[in-house]
Amino acid sequence: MALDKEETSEKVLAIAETLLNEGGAANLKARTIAEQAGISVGSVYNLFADLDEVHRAVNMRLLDRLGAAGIAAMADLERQGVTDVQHRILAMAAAYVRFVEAHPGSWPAVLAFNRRRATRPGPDAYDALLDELFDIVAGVLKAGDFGLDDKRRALAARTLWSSVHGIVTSGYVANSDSRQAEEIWHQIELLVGVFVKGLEHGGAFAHAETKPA
Amino acid sequence: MALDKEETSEKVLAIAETLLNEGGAANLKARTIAEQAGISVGSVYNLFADLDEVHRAVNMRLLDRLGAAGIAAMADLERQGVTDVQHRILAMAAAYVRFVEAHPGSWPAVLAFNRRRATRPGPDAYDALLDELFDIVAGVLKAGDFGLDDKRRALAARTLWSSVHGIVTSGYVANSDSRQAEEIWHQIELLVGVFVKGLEHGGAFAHAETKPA
DNA sequence: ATATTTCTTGAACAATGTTCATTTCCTGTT
DNA sequence: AACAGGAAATGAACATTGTTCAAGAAATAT
Repeated sequence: MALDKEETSEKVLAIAETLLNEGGAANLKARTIAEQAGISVGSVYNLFADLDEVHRAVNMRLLDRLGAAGIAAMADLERQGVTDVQHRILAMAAAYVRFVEAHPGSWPAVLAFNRRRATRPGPDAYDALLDELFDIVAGVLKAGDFGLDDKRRALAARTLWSSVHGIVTSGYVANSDSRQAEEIWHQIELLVGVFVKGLEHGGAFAHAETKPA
Repeated sequence: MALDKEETSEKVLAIAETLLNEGGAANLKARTIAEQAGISVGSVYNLFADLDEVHRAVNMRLLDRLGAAGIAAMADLERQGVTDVQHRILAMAAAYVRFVEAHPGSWPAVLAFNRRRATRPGPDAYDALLDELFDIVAGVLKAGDFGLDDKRRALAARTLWSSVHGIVTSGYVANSDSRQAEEIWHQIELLVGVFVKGLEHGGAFAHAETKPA
């Protein structure tokens, strides 16, 4: 006999990831997976309930790797004795950007897929990973000596990282590769620089009383 | 007879928008449209090349309305004599948030669809609208007296608005409605406050490479 | 009134997700 | 070694979709 159930699943996921990376969600077809994995269509459905579950599993692998990359980047800085807040945030953002660039096809699919999930109940592994990233950012912010209590620091971390996320994903709707990469990085540098300076000067407390209806 | 070609197209788009809003891209089916519009399947393909074009047209309508809402919000402030930069940016963000909340199903579809388009060449109407929004933000920033040249001000506008976008879209992957809306708004207030304070104190020029104090 | 052009139709085709009765394969028992 | 029972794999079959196109209907021009 050849492969374990576990090994076959891994093979299927690797193939699925390639397919997603090459052509997005529309390129993930049961028959293509079966053919490339050397199994039958039915066997795919033996391993996974449906294609959605395959997609979900691929996304989780990607997200895990992203989390690992973020943590590794932090560990590197730790080892080098870098404590500057701006440097550390920028390093995390750089890790994020590198990761997205390394998965040009599947990253959009991750985002698109995760939006579909919005109807479902309760937090899941995706939220858990996001919280993990937020916690890392919050930890970095704690090192900088802004006058923030825990709650406000957590809010600042979520705000900052969601902003980075927005810059990266907005940037990637356009096409020209290297010029776009530069633009994204300029925006991130500007954001982080302004954000840190703003926190230093108490901008987090400056409210204008305008709320939406 | 009854309806003009133009009118029928409008009817189809209205139906398509409802379908997208209710069930996302997967809910946009040729036969459903045909049935609800009282025409045949083939006639849909007479009016539009394929379903992608229908989706694109719906998105354009939405984006146009979003642009109009943004401009209207600005005009309101103008009429009220509000010139404060923070107030004005927050008002634009509020208009954006309101718009997204009003289209819970189709807004994700707009974003997802626009990502698929990434392979295509050259800028299109979507980029044009985005530039329009960026220009409005840049205009608001010009009123504030930060020491920014045109180029850097444009960069700041893109950065700020992409960040708002990121906060809004990140916020909407989670589920609890009213608490989530509050969280989004807190993040936006924090971002805008910090951003403005940061610009006032020259944070736009503080680079990590040039080692701050 | 007739001819020509234009539009509309819905049946037909191809591609796809998914199911399930059948077959094949493995494992433990005699 | 032979066999029984269950687990896994199979791929044909079904349902649903996007898309096309030959035939007919309607409108328009001559």
